Amino acid sequence: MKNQALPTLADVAKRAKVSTATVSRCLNFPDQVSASTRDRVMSAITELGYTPNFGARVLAAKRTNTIGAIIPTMENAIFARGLQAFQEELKYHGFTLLVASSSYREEIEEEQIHKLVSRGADGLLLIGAHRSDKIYKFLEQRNIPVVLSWVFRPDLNQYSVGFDNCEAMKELTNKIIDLGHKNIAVISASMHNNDRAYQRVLGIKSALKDANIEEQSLTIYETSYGIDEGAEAFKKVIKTKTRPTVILCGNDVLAAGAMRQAKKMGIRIPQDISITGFDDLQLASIVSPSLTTVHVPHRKMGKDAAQILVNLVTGRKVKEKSIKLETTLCIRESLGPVK
Amino acid sequence: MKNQALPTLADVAKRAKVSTATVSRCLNFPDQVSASTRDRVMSAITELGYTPNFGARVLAAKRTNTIGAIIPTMENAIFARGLQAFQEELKYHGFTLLVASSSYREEIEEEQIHKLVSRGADGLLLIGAHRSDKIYKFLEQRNIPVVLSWVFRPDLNQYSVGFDNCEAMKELTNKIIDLGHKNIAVISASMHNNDRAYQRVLGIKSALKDANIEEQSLTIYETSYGIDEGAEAFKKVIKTKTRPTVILCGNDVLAAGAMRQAKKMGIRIPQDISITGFDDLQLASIVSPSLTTVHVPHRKMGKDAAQILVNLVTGRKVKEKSIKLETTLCIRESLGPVK
DNA sequence: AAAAATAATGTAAGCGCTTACATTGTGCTT
DNA sequence: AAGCACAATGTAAGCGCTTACATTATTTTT
Repeated sequence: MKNQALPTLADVAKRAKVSTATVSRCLNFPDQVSASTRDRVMSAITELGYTPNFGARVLAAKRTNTIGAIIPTMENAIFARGLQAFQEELKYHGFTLLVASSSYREEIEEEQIHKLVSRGADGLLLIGAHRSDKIYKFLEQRNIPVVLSWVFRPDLNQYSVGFDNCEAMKELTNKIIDLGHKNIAVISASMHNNDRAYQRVLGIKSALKDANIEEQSLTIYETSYGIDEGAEAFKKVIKTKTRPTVILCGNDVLAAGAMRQAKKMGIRIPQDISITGFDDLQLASIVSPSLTTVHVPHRKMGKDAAQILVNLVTGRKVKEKSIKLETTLCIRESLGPVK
Repeated sequence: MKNQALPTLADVAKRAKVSTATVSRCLNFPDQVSASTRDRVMSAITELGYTPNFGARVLAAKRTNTIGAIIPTMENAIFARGLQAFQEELKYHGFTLLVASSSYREEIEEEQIHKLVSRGADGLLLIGAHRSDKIYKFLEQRNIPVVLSWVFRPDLNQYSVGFDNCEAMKELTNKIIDLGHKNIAVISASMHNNDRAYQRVLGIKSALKDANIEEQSLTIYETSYGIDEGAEAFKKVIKTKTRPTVILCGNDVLAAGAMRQAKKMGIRIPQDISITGFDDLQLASIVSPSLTTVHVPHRKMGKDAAQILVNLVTGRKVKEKSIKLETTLCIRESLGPVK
């Protein structure tokens, strides 16, 4: 029903008795206009309730000052904190953020990339590195800068700011091995098109190898993301013939689900079984026992990514292609020594 | 640096040896074009890596099929689930969602409203009812349908889908009074420009009044949103001369913070003090003791809001201006009888 | 087989804005 | 007071698309 004629630049111009060019300048370069006309134009704008038509502006000026971000999910807090920091930094530089989510689905992500590009995003923030060559080529052809986050991948020809998922998980696993655990289970997000999940599991395997623990003592259960999925996975994993003494979860949400299920089944943490997470979401310190996990520098990652992106889209040069951030182990109550 | 000439409709047309109109029709009304030309056009599109320029399209066609939503925060899960359902329903009807966040700040919300409108949002989803007349007038003048959610306000001349915050909290408070509590404290989000928080506190007061409990036995502590803020508030509230036997928190996040702090101080829940929340986020059933709270029908609210909005922007009529959803009490471990 | 109806395509105007360039106005200098 | 520099404003083209209308090709009807 939006068929009522909205005020346009021309309406404002007529009302203020100036040309459209002057109105446009008032909006974009106020100091090129004399104070008196500026006042006149400004009041015409408020009287008419005028808002510039973004589409028209982009079409004419060919710059949007918009950055797009596509995150796998908005359903939980994982990406929220980083995104918030990202947004704040963008805003500081005069950019607007457009957010979309992919539901962890590659084809939806591609669709969203196209959508954001067609909406004029000057640059894009993406999570992880796993995606088709086709889409990377598309973005390159369009000359749209991309920054990957949540991964540190100097091996790729892409800008990235993140941490080494493999190394981080390896560090945690080492700690676990130190505590005497040999019988280890993993609840991971689907690794198929999720390089972060894949790298994390890789880290576990690598630690086991270094400690000369056979891989067959490692049960891996893949599931999709969510509390309930974590709980469900726990049920399955706990039933394996040699019950694990520790369950490494690919992230805190899965861990929280596993913990809930353990409680429900009367299995004590960490006395009967240890559980660990990854990400250090707020919930990790709220659940009880508090969750041992890997702390990820969410805010720093978001902020750094924003800065790189701003530099890229404004044509400034960026020193490093890949920035590596450090993760830290958060040893809390949910992890204990093996009995 | 986005200065490379991108392929346009005209380029595609030339390559496929048809007119621009035909290309446009291929994209928008494929069945008006013969199969052979359609194939030719489509391959030209892929070869060129063409993506339509959204701005130009909007400018020419005057419809965006885009709905905007402004939520107070993305930092935690409160609005996430509802938003997800909202988005799914919109997508089903062929609409795209644009999300922005206001950080619970009225002036930022206004800014975001303007931004979304100028970007061509056909309709808007807003949270709560509290905002200036000016902005409501602006939207009305622009003929942009608005749906409010998280509130049920048949008293306003706005579409809304939500629940009665006052009533819901009153119900919970009644339950608490039944359990013998008289000494009640409240940790609420700032009520200043948050009608939901305000209504919830109102519900508490109303229940107390009905039970003939004097209002001065009610300590209210206002704080901003967050786990840490909840914890901090707990410290303060616990120190009042007559220690409350129950703390009603305005939402689950504040409650989670309060619980964390209680544990830290060795105060047992619910033996020493009861704590309740509101919203029934996932964390409510994960913390231990599990949190007594008010369940909010997040997904239904999101879906209903989307349907109304789609009807409104497509000019169909909508039966009811306000839809009232029911909340339910979730009595869990964190609430016990007064000793 | 010609006429009529219909399908497929083309032509060109115009959406609301920015901006290069042209014009006019103002205050200095001499 | 004429001449000049510079500030303020205006003129008009064009950004990439959609769509009303015009034209041409194809099918159906008689």
